[in-house]
Formats: sequence, C-alpha cells, structure tokens
Amino acid sequence: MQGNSKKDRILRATLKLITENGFHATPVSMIAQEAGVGAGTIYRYFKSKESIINELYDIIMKELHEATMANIPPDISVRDEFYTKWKNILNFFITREYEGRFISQYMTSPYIERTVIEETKRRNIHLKLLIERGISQGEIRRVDYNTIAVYMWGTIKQLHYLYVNNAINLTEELIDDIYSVFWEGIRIHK
Amino acid sequence: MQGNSKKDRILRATLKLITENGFHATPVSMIAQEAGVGAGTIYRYFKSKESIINELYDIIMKELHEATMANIPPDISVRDEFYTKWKNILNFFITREYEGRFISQYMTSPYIERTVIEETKRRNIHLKLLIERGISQGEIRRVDYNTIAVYMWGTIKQLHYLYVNNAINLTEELIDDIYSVFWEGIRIHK
Amino acid sequence: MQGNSKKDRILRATLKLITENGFHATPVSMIAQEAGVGAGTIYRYFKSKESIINELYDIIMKELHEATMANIPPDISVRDEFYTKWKNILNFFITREYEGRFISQYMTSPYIERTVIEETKRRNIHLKLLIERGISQGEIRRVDYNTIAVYMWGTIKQLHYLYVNNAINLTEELIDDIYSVFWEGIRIHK
Amino acid sequence: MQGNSKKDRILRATLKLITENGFHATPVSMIAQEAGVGAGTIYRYFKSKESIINELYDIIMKELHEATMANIPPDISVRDEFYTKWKNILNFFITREYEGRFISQYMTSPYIERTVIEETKRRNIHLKLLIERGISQGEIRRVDYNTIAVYMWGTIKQLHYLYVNNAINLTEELIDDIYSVFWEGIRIHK
DNA sequence: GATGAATGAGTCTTCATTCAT
DNA sequence: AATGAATGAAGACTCATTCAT
Repeated sequence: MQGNSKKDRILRATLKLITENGFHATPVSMIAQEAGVGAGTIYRYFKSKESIINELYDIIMKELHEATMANIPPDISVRDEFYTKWKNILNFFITREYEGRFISQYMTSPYIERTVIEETKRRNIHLKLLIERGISQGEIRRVDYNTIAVYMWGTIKQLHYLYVNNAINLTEELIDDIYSVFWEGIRIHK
Repeated sequence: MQGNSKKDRILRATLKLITENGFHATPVSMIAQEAGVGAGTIYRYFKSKESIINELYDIIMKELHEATMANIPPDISVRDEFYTKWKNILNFFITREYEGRFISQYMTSPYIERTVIEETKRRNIHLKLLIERGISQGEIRRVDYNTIAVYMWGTIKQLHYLYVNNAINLTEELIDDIYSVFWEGIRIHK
Repeated sequence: MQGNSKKDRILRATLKLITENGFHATPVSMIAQEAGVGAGTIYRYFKSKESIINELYDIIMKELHEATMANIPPDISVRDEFYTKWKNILNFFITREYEGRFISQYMTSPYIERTVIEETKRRNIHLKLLIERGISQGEIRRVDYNTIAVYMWGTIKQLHYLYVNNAINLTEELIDDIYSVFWEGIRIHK
Repeated sequence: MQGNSKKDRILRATLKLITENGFHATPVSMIAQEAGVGAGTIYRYFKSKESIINELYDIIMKELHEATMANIPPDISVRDEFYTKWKNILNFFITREYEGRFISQYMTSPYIERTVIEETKRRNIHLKLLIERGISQGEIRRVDYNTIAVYMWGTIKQLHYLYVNNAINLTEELIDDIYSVFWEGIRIHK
C-alpha cells in the first residue's frame, strides 16, 4: 500500500477519504479522483466499493500486527514484552492517524466481513504464549487469556477514542499511569 | 421510549433496525413500517432521519447513566462503589442488547452531534468524586481521573465487543477475573 | 373578501402568501396558519388548493372591473372615458399590491381555468361600446376593438411589470407620457 | 439547442414540457423520458432542475435578441427600423410557439435569477439609440425611453397572450392596425 | 362545524456500477 | 488496460388531502 501502483493509490485514497468523511459520504467517484484514476478502473482491482474496505482492513490489520511485534528481542523479559507490545499498538494507533481511526470506525461496522474475527484471533496467538510464559515464570497472576486481551485492546482503543475526540491530552505521564494499572493488576506482588 | 406513542414506536424501531443493519442500510420507509406508522409521520416527530439517531442517543445515554447509578447506598464503600458501577454498566451493555450495540456503533459516528461529548463528560462527574474519595481514604493509588475512565469504559466496551461477536463466553468467572485486574491495579496493596 | 369570515381569511391569506412565495412554495398548511384556521377547515370552503386560486382570481377580477368603472359620469366625453378607465386600471394594479401581482402571475398560469377568458371578454363589453361611440362621434380612428384592448391592457401590464421589478420610477410624467402615445395613436388629428 | 447532443435534447424536452404543463407539473423523470436519456444523466449537465430553466431562459433570450436584430440594414430609416424590430419580435413570439410561451410564463417567475433583468436591460440598448436617432431626426416626438419600451413589449406580449388563448384571430390586418396606433402615437404629424 | 394528526404518493437527487470506446 | 459518460434504482423528504375526534 506504500507503492505507486494504481491499486495502492486507490487503497490510500479510500483510507484517507473514508476516515475523514465516512463510508457513505465518500462516493466511488471521489475515491477515483483522489487516486487519480478513472472511476471504472477501480472495478478492475476491486469487486465493489465494500471490498475496498475489506481489503484495506486486512492490510491495515497486518501492518498493525507487524508493528506489534517490533522490538521484541528473543530474550526479552515477560514484563518488557507486555510493555513493548502495548506501547507498539498504542503508537500505531496514535501515529498512523488514518489507520488508527479506520480500525476504530470499521471494527464494529457491518461492512467488515465477519471472517476477520477469526483472523484476529489467530494473530493474537503470540499473546497467549506470552501469558503462559508469564504465569509459568511466576511473573503474573493466573489470569484468563481473554482478560489480558480485554485489557490490552480495551485500554488502547479507549485511549485512542478520547485522543481523537480531543477529550484528553496524551502525555507520557498519562500513558505510563494507564499502563501501570494494567501491569500492577496482573503482576504478582512479591 | 417504553410507551406506545407513535414517537416511542419510531424510536424503538429505529434502535432495532439501525443496530442490526446500520444507519445507511435502514431506509426511513423501513423504520416507518417497523413502527407501524406512515413514512411521513416520522417527520412530524423528527426533523430528519439523523435527528432520530441523535434523540435516541440522548435517551439511551440517560438510561445508561441511570442504570450506572443504581444500587449505590449513601454509605457504600469505595471498593463496592467501583465494583457496583462497573457491573451496572456492563450489565446494561449485555442485557440491553440493542442499546449496548447502538452505543458502540454510534459513539464514534459522525451522525452524533459533537455536543454529546461534553454531555458525557458532565455525566461522569460522579466518577471523579469517587476517585477523589478513594484516594483521600487511602483505598486507591493516586491515579489520574482519565486513567480510571479509560479502564472503566475500555474494559466494558471491549468485553461487549467480544461478546456480541461471539468471541468469548461471558461467564461470571471471566467477568470477575477481568474486574479483579482493574481493582488490583488501582487499589493500595496494604 | 374584506370580511372576517373564515372563508375571507383563507382567501386573504392565500392572496398574500401566494403572491409573495408562489403557488408551489405555499403549502396549504401555511395558508391555514396565516388564516388562523385548521388545515382541514380549508376543505370545508374549497374543493382543493387550486380552487382557492380560481375563486381568488374570480373575485379579484370582479374588483378590478368595479374599479375600472369608477368615476364615469353618464355624460363623460369619449376622451375622458378612455383616460379615466385606463388610469383606473393602472391605479388598481399599482395601489393594490397583492392583487396586481396576483393577476400578473396567474393570468398566464395553468392553474386558472380557461373559462375566465370568456368571462374577461364579457366584462370588456363596455370597452367595445366606448370604441363604437368614439368612432361614431368622430373622436377616434376606425380601429379594431382588439387593437384597443391590446393597448389598454398591454401598456398597463408592461408598466406594472417594470414597476414591480424596480426597473422604472413611476412618475406622473411617465404615466402621462405613456398614455399620450395611446391617445395620440387612436384619436383623429383634426 | 438545435443540436442532437444530450444536453440539447434535455433543453428541448424541458422547453416543451414546461411550457405545456408548467414547472411543477413536469417531473425531472418526465424530462428525461422526453429527452431519451436517463434521469441521472440530466444531473451531469445541470446542477438542478431549476438550473435547466435558467439556462433555457438565457438561451431563448439570446435567440430573441438575434431575431430582433435581423433585417436591419445600416442605412435603414427610423420608421422602418421601428417597424422591422417590432415585427421581428412579434414573429418570434408567434412562430416559435414554445419559446414565446416560455418567455411569457417565466419572465415573472421566481425561478429565473434576478440577474437576467439586468441582462435584458443591457440588450435593449439598441432601442435607446433608435429613439434618440428618431428624435434628433425629427421623426418621432420627444418621448421617454421607457414609454417606447412599454409599447414595444406591452403590445407584443398582450397580442401573444390573446393569440395563445385563442381569443383573437391574428390577421395581417390586425397586426398592422395595432402597429399603426403605436407609430401614429409617437411620430411627428407633419 | 372545526381541527390537526396522519398518511403515502410523488419529487428531486445521488451514486455504485457498467460498458462502449 | 483504462476511462468516464451514462444509467436507473433507491432514498430522504414534502405536502395536499382525509377523517376520527
């Protein structure tokens, strides 16, 4: 999606316009114009307007996954791995403006095919492993995988929601304050 | 909205259909049919299709607020007040199927007038007071209000998201497990 | 139409609103409100919205006719009768703002039943008699009745058109200048 | 507007239907059908239904102006220039059935943008020059420009009105009779 | 008689998608 | 492969008219 192929330009145009205006306020003709292609051309690369969204969602979720896994050396501690991954995801949402808002908007939308739920689960396996490692190493309490997932994603999505609606000032202090509750909540207090 | 007036029937029909199909996949004519009124009748009670949503959102947020404040005796402990309110909100999301999904979908939508953000802030004042009480009574750590807000809402919204997408089995154990992380994360470990 | 009966109030409201806004920009409900009656009440007095127009047209044309015949003593000269009647009509158009504009707007409209053409002809008989008298008395040239009619009405309607569109400044000089062309054009130059 | 382009066909269809039925009794779908195009196609060429009218009015007024100026050799006499132009305009109204009725109907309508009034004034400059020439050459009396304008247009519009309503039989005799009153009224009787 | 809430047919307009070039 | 003109189905909304009260 970083390239300059027609398909990439269509995807980027869709991401930008749909994030800014919403799905129904973005006609295909507008996407075509922003992408610098003919309206008909879009239908060479995508079956329908909806399918652009689905492909976009898939790409962005892959990118999010990659970003999540960055800076995790093989010998990283449980504590650091949790922190690094949480921060990786948060950074993705905050720094990649369009992508972050796009995920928020379309995660709950009826346009996204329901297969992505499965896909997401599959991509979260690394988290399951991390939890198991944390428990077996006596670093964290014996909490459910879903519990961790709820906290990892729930905090980030809510933070992001407040951020894009200008309801909060996103300082390092606040971010660390928020993370600390999560970590204090799951770690074993020795 | 529980009544049988035409207006109530329109609101209920809109809530159901829009939650199930989305705003743009729900023609006004369909709302009229579900409500058992003529299409034109809708415009006696609402300025536009969009304004139905806005009124609906307002009503539901009021109901959510009321539900949040239930079962809070004056002499309740900080610990119990946190738990009760969190459970109240979660219960509202889980048991009021349409209302919960509606809030999730439209919280981020462009249809909702931006004044509701302020309204929401205003309604959350009780949470601010609770936090202050918890801190002054030495029950919880000195955490930011926004941190608490992120956890209260973030966990519930994510739980709800997984629930309506059938990604989790919502047992009492899981719910308590999830809540415990929050509470362990903010309470002072004596 | 000067009275205070419901019917009169409906007619007056229609005249005002329709002249200012046009037929299609004036809903029946607006007429009802202006008249201070219920919308349904209008249908006790008129078969349809269109029929209000037709009745209105009929009333106004009668009033115009009466105004036309004012100040004509039995022994008036041909010259004075022409002048007085022309001025009478012009005055009606200019001083009765709504009525004048109403006639202009609806004379050519498809809402007016075509029977009024006959009615108008019938009402113009006095003009035919005047012409005949003028010719037999050697005051005016032997011109066709239709010619006179074209001038009487054409000049007034065009003057009125320019007047309501603020295209001219309607001074006594201009009015007399205009009339003089007509009179000089038909009188016998002795 | 004589061509066979889609735009021309839309303009011609609108002229015909709107003249026969009136603006509000002519749905866009009907125009599309008469023009042999899809309803949506109309909006490629015109911003709105109203804008078709405005463009139409502009085109027709240009054509009327051209027709008015026909057959006027540079050395034409004042008398002949008056007559030729008057006849040119009358012929346009009579022979171009739709155009004539369209002008009559929409000259006073609220759909026509008010800028056209100015445009019309501008186009009538040639008449001003003719009057000045007539006065300086001692051919016509010192009458106001507006007086002449009232007669030129007033007579034609009234004649046309009676003609399209079948109230008169438009013979050459009548036409000349009518014109003679105007000319006798303004010329200097030597 | 009077009302005005209710209706639903009818209108303009948008826009995803097609297809001739 | 690429285009963009053309389409027409579909949608929000208005309003003349009806009818139960």
